[in-house]
Amino acid sequence: MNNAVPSSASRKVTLNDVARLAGVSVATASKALNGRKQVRAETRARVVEAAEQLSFSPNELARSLLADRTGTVGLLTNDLEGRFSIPILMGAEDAFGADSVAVFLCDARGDAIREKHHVQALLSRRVDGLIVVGSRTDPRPSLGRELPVPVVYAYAPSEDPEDLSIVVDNVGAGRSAVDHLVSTGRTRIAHITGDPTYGASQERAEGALAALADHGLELVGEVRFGSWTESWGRAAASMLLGQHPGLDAILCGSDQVARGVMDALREHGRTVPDDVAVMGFDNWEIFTSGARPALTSVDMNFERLGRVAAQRLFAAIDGEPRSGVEALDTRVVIRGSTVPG
Amino acid sequence: MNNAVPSSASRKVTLNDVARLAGVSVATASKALNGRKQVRAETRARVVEAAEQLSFSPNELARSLLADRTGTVGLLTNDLEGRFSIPILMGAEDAFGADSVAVFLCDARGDAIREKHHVQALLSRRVDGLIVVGSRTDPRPSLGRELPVPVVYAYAPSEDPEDLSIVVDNVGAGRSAVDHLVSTGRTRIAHITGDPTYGASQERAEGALAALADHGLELVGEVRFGSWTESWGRAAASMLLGQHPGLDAILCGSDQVARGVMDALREHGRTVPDDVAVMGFDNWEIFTSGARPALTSVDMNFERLGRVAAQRLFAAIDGEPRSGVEALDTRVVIRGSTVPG
DNA sequence: CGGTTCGCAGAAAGCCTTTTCGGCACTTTC
DNA sequence: GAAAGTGCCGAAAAGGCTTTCTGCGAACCG
Repeated sequence: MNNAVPSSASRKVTLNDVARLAGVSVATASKALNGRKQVRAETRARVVEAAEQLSFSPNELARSLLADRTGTVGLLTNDLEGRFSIPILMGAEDAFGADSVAVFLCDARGDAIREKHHVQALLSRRVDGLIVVGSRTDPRPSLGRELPVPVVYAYAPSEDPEDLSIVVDNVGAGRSAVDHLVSTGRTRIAHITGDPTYGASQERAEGALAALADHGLELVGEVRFGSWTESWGRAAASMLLGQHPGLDAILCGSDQVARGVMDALREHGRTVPDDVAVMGFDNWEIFTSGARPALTSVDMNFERLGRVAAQRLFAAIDGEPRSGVEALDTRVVIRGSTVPG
Repeated sequence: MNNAVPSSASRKVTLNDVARLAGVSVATASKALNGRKQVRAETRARVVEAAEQLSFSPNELARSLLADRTGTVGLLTNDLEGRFSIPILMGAEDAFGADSVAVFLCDARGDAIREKHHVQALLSRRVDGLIVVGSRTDPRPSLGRELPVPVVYAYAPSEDPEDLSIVVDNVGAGRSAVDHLVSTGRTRIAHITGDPTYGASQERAEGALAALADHGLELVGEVRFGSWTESWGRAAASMLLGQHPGLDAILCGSDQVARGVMDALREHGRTVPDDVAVMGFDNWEIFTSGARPALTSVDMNFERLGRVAAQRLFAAIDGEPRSGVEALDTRVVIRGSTVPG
């Protein structure tokens, strides 16, 4: 039913064909093409030429079967549409270098059953390792210690400290945000953030409060939790301005919230940044660049997170496993919403 | 260097192990597990039990080697960070159903060399087919007719009409946008869109103009091309309001542009939608829902596009190839920016 | 010049699974 | 009771590649 249409071209040229054309055995052909040492230069040249002529490309399946290494890894995500998976995935793809490693992508959509299923499927395809990307920073259940391949958790750490997890340092992010605001002369800082059930909002707030304390300052009002939306930003900012008209900076839990906050400020006749400085988290370019003025934000370095995860996975595959949680630092990207000009 | 650390568990249990435990030959074990007909029920049960006990999972590599079908496809994208690839990818993942098919993801980043490279790598891993996702709607070079597996182009069509391409009907999208505006009573409609070098902006404008003509209307002013940014939307809208204060609707080339337009309208004291209706294209939720009021937009149905591409690829793999360009229709998602309430 | 080493090529085994085919022990049929 | 048919199981080949091991001629040594 399948071979009805032989697609088009040269269906499968094998090492056998190459060997025959070069007038050697498959063993010799294999050695020649793989740079093994026991082949005369002249013979090797003949084989290489034959291979090129037939545009031979070795069957990785057969090779993997033998080598017990497939050069594939599984990338298991839970939020394909999200802000996090994609840059992480790019970083990972980048680090793997495409030459040697191919990436299986699976989206479990937050469903544990589906996740198990995918893991099974990946294992039966004999991936060399797994990267698991969560959709929230909160710890997630481990895939277990009994897996036959190494696993690295990215963004969302595993609950099992024996696993290796690479995460963003959200506390540090909160600190550095406040440090930046203080360094630009702000002293009456408020904090409007998102969904309180997210670890990210709690940790960022925690870091912000700690940094304020270090500077001998206090937060203006309480931390305002809500949702990760512009409309929450607008609403919260309006309330805040009513209660604390003297504030000179609003730190926002995300760029979206910050956009809403800036809208509200404008409507209240406050100017940014002269009157009130605003900054966000995530450095999501489509939000930061569209803002007026452009929005200062803390970049979470997701691509680097992906790259590091990939590197750690490589290391583990090569027999250098680690465990524990590795937190990557963030960086403040300064734009017009906190410094004039 | 590798087996230094045997990771953790039961490295590789093969069919042989199962057969031995069940006291049968591998041939029988295979038949038993695959539901082949020539096995006594009692024997089959014994094998199944043995397999479970060892938590055996067949080596897909070996299986593929034999079957000449791997159950894998390559997804070659050129804009991983973008708005298009991800939903398409989700749709494809969805259609493939995860049970039977695994997806190799590659990002060529717009580089033809890298793309060739990835194709080679995928072919050597013996994928059953390829989906190529472009980053713009403009036609792109074909991968060629000589590939040993079927290829489906998604979003960006192939230049070769013999290839099969699945694209969005941007002309139709433009038409249906105008139809919607007219149906809500608008007659003085302007159009602010993005980068003129994009096929998408040209086609949407073309469709909009055609629909206006059908309704016996004319565009207010010229089509305003610019960039796909909020700031362009703001700037263009300000100019437009100065020149044509009587307009009652602005069709925007993207949701981002629409956001800028709405900002400008507010600053000019115009209300949306009572005074001026605004709508965008793409239905990018983070923009449409944050707008005040929520933004009416034309949804490009990217997920469906991905699903259809996957289905067509399946069909082609099963020997039912098609060719030509298949344009999928779009749908208007109505929100507060065009209808009050 | 006999014996040892060395360089290079090929035969064959192995990786894991599926499938074809032969064979064995029965049961059925006249 | 012999011939034909049935039901189940296993041996073996196949799929494409790598690797080990054997073998053979040439070069080297004394």
